[in-house]
Amino acid sequence: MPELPEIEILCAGIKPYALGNVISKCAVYNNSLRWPISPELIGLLQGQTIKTISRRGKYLLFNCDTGCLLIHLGMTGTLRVLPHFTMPGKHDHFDIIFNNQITVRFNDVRRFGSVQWIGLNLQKHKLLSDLGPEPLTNNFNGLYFYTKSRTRKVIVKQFIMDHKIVAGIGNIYANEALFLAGIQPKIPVGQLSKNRCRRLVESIKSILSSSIIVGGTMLDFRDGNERVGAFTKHLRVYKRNGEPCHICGSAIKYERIGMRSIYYCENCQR
DNA sequence: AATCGCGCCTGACGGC
DNA sequence: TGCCGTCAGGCGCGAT
Repeated sequence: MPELPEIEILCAGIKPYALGNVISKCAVYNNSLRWPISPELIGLLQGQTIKTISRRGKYLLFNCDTGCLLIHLGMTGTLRVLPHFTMPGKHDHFDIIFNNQITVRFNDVRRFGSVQWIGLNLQKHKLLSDLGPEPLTNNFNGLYFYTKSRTRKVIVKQFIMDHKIVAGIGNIYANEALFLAGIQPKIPVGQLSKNRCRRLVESIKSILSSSIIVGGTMLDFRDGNERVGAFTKHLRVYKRNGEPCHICGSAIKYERIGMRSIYYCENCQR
């Protein structure tokens, strides 16, 4: 599933193809997503110039003069750059076609993704206003984490996946960051010491930035052919249940907690 | 305010 | 071979 590093890579990768380009038209092939694609979207986008492209959490933002196209890839969404128009296939939902023929195509098998037009006042938008700090900025730091977590009883794994606390941490990187920090995922977050909070924040930053550097876990869309990203071979616990821990050799544990899978080493994470 | 768990959705996979 | 149940999970939302 696309997580923050994947969106960051997508954001950077799509810029050369979209930035400054004028949208000549849009096409909706299947409007059924998390929220139906608004019929007004086509008219709103036509003639717009992509001024900037940015990321907030796992959201991708195409910023134009009169508003912003907000895209979320959900579980299975992809955005592909096509050098020119081709016939849409299964699960293709939406195209942005630029005046130089470049087409950006949104495909989503499970339809948890979303595509919507939001106004200029981005901070006021419901989906963005409650998001916590970006994990790779200084606003997300040990003291912030410590302060926010004091009164909370949720387990640390759920806490770091709460987008109101910090934006864009999904299941893969939550598991990996906790392993790197040596913290047992089921500890109530309010019980973590200041030092452990600091360590976890640093682990989150480290995991995310190294994944961005090697190209993400899941996708490399840049040539239009999806590949397994290089970060997959860096995974220490995720989907490694039963396999030996890279540090101590004991079997990686798997549990389902709160409708989520957790992977951890009982010996290295306490 | 915080927490819990549902529902959305398709495809892969395993058992019979 | 085919059918059916289970799992995968982001995240908004309603219930408690």
